[in-house]
Amino acid sequence: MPAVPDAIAVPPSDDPFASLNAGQRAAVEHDIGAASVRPLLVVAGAGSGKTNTLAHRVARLIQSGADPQRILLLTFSRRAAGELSQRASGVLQRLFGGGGAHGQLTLPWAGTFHAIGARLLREYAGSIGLDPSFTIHDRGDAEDLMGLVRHETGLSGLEKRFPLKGTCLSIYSRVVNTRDSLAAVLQASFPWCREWEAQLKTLFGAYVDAKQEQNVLDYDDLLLFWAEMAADPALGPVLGSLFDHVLVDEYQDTNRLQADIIAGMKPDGAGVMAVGDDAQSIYAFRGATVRNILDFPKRFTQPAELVTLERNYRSTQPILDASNAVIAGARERFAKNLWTDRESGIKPCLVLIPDEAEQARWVCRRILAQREAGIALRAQAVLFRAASHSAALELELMRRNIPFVKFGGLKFLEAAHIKDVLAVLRFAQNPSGRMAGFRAVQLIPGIGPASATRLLDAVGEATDAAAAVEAFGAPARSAADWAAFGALYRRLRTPGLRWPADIELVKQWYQPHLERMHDDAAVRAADLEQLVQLAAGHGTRESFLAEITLDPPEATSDRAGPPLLDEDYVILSTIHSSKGQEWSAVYLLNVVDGCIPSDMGTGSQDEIEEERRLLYVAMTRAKDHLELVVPHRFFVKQQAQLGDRHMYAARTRFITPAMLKHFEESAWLDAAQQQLRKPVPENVRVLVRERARNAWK
DNA sequence: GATGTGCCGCTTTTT
DNA sequence: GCGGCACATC
Repeated sequence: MPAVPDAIAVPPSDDPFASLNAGQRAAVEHDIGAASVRPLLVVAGAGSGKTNTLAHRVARLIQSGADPQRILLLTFSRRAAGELSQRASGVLQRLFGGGGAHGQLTLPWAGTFHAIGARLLREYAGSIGLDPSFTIHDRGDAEDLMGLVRHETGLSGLEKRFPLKGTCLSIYSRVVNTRDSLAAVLQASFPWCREWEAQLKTLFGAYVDAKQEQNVLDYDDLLLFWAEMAADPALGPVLGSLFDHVLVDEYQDTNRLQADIIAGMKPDGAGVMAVGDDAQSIYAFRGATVRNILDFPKRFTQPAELVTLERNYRSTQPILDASNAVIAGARERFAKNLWTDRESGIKPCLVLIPDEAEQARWVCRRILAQREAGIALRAQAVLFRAASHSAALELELMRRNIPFVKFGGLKFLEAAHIKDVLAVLRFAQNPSGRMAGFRAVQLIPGIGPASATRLLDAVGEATDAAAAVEAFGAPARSAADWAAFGALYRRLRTPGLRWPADIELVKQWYQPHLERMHDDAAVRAADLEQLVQLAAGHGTRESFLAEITLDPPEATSDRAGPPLLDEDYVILSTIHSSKGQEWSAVYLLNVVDGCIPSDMGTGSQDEIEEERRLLYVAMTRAKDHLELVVPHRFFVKQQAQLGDRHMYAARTRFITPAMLKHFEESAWLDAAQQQLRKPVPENVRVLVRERARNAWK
């Protein structure tokens, strides 16, 4: 490990690096002061201070003279990028004192692969024949366009059913992200679509043409075009020379395309640092591959250094023991065993519960009890495999007035009214974007698919889109509404209008349509108000539209909006969205076969392995208290006595009988429920029903 | 050509 | 149990 150069020595008491352990220090000091920085892989176990290490690394680089503008920091989410910048900033402030030039660090190139890709593509659009005013399709838009092309190619009306648009897009996306051949992807992941290989090829060709004509990019294009630029003999070195350091967080969840981007920009790996944990790879469904992190050491023209962080600062030893046991069953991985000095007598709990309703009550009770014991609601989280698994719990929390915020599975952008307003804005931003235009103009009564198509053709021919809209011969009964839309569109297309005034105009225009189309207009109008709030945070319409699709708002509190901010609330989250986070108390719902592993994900050994890692990720979020709830989903009240054996069978396969020693087992039935469950004579029930019915006669 | 009604299929995780 | 799609009607 290289020593710290004397020239930059700091008083030991203020040394922010003093608190690092040996492994962290090795990562932070790696090749500091060397002429060339060799590639570095940091395998950072759960809770091993990964974010902290990365933040210190950034600070150390800057301290030793690196230019923040030339540091590329790729993270998994926008939130992670923000947190890292902030923490690095804190370290720098301790080094140099507040108020100095380092007062607030800004890393202009910190963000997700997709967001950075979008930025680079806009800047280098000219070099690759791309119009820089491109708009970005979210998953929904992309599916709709795929559906349209699928229809136009004549694949929708076949005698034998062709894969649905969503499936087509998934296949396409997978081909792009894994860089495998269509045949290989079909074979491995969509075997039931193999017979359509030729037609799919045609379809995808037409889909790519359509995107090009309309000047739109989908998520995959942001990476694909970037990778193509990076691989270009002329352009690749240009991109690479923009950055002295390339730091990639959550490397285990990158896909082949992303790895190629890095290797394309930095073929020798100089200045490249990847951080991740193969045991926490949970995004294979999106094309991510554990191979990236496993193969990183030999990916570049020079070998990479390897640092492993095994000391866990988060969880108590019993929680780690149980988690280690779960992950020990995994096949290929970097050997590591997490340890901590956080002793505790409390083992994780395995709670056997009759059914999901009881599960909700139990979790509520435990949350309240822990709060009584001094653990704030915000320090407690409930995790689950699929967003829908929390439905019963959400009802119970609402019933008891326990505030909560839910992460993952968000449908804010999927709500019709949000899509409508965004479509109008996108159509103004990019008149060639047919999906947006198609949706926007059909909001006007009397305008259907045929008129919309006619208009879009006219706009496509015209040089002045607004003029084409104004001059369009709309059906007579739509004339008045069309004129209003034309005026709006003209204003939106007029350069110089200040953002976010645009969105306010659209909202006002949309209001009467909203009331006409929806009974619950008031609730939806509140959502739009939230959208306006979000818009205010962006400098331009272009950046707003790009970022709302790349970084959609990630939490919902049942339409309640941001006012809850300084209140205390419980976190509800999918396991996927819980990545990188930690809480004092964690409750994991539905720890049963069929949920973990999801019965959708038991097709292949690889899929099952990913589900195992998912359970591992969930368990390692807990600092002090961990409770796995095992509802007996097939509970039949007459057979309560047989319950135990059934519960045993329903528990997730990842916790084998041999592992039970790591858990405290308990079965629970609410006393009040026990009362209710006592058999009630049939005649009483009939009587009650009769009375209820008679009340309305 | 636009709009309303009924049926069928599906149903994880996310940039 | 929900939404998307196709068909039939106005």
